[in-house]
Amino acid sequence: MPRAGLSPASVTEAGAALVDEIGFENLSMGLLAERLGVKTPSLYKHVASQADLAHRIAVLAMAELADAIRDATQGRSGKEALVAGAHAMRTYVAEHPGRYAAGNAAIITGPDDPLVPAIGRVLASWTAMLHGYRLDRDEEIHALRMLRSMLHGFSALEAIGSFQINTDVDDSFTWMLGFIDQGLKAKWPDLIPAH
Amino acid sequence: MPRAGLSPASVTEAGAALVDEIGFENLSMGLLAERLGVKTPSLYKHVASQADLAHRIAVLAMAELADAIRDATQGRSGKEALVAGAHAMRTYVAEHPGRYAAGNAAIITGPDDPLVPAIGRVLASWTAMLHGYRLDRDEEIHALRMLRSMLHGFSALEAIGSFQINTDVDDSFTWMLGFIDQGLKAKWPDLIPAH
DNA sequence: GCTAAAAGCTAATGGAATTAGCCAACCGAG
DNA sequence: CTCGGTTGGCTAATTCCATTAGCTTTTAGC
Repeated sequence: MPRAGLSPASVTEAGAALVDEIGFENLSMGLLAERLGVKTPSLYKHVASQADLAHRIAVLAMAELADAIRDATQGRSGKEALVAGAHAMRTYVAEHPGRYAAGNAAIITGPDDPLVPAIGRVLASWTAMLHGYRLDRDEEIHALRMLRSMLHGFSALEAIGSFQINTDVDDSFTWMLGFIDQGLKAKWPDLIPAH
Repeated sequence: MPRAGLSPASVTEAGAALVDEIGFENLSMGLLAERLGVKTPSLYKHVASQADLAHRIAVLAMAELADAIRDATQGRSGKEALVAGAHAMRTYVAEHPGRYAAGNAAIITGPDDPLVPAIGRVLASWTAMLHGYRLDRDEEIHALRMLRSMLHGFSALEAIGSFQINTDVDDSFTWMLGFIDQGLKAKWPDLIPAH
């Protein structure tokens, strides 16, 4: 039999595409092997285990997400950057729910886990964006955590269909970003009225 | 052999306790059976399947969470209610991560799924709390979604250990709630300056 | 062309969910 | 108090994966 031309990277990519279709929790080696036109045990020549595969998908996802956010916020600042970055993230999660789920399920295995720099790049993009609001050091950390919580939470709830009411979800997202922008602007030291 | 005195409710409760210890994704029928001093197949006399068990745990979790939030916000209003409710939720998730994960993984099976009223009670508590801010109808829905996103996201990120930096996470939580309170107050119609 | 590593395959193992079918324990009616 | 049906527990069997072992073929470099 001719070879299939697989590699750790191509298996990971196929796995990522698969989980986006069937959901991360339904990932199975058999299904992926079938997709690749290969028998299940052959996958073990490229990834160590299903857990390893899931971890590789997670790294891929975080790296892609970091790129998407960086590209979106590139050359923008203030509310424009916030909206563009947030939109990029929401779109990414909507289009790649399985990968994103893999990213969240992943556990950092050690200090040299490639997941660390990938997540670091995501955080760096948000931090750079927040710099435009000129918060002080602690507030910037709080704001970063708030932003991450909100975006992750929104995407997660949206992904599992938790927003039922008939008010448009896009409107809510836009409203939320406006709310954040206004609140952060109000913290500009220069603008705090001395009373 | 004397009987173990199990029931759907007691099996569910034991399952909930188990997932809080070992994590929802590690739930197995064998482990639960062992905990209950019974052989695996016996569990099927009380729950239909592992999926059924997970769903029951989800319902339990949402009901408990609804109670916790209701109790915390009872008799309070404004920022006090917001802080108390949010704190109750964060505490609940921290103490019962497995149950909460079950609640999020659950899928609503139909219009008479008991999960529906349970989630409804959670939302009702938040909505009641938000009424204190006197938003208009659409804004209240946006604010509700924002609040849910933020609290869910914060709890989820905290649960998987995503907040690394050495700034205190409690401080961030408190800061975030203050941020929300201030922003919502700023939307009081009475206070909007006519320009 | 020759050889060693890499990549597939088949067959076997082991664990977990689930089902079938058996038997003992409980509960209520007489 | 005992009889009979129902309930709840058990063992054994099935199935579905993930994973491993060991064999074979392709392929890259010489």
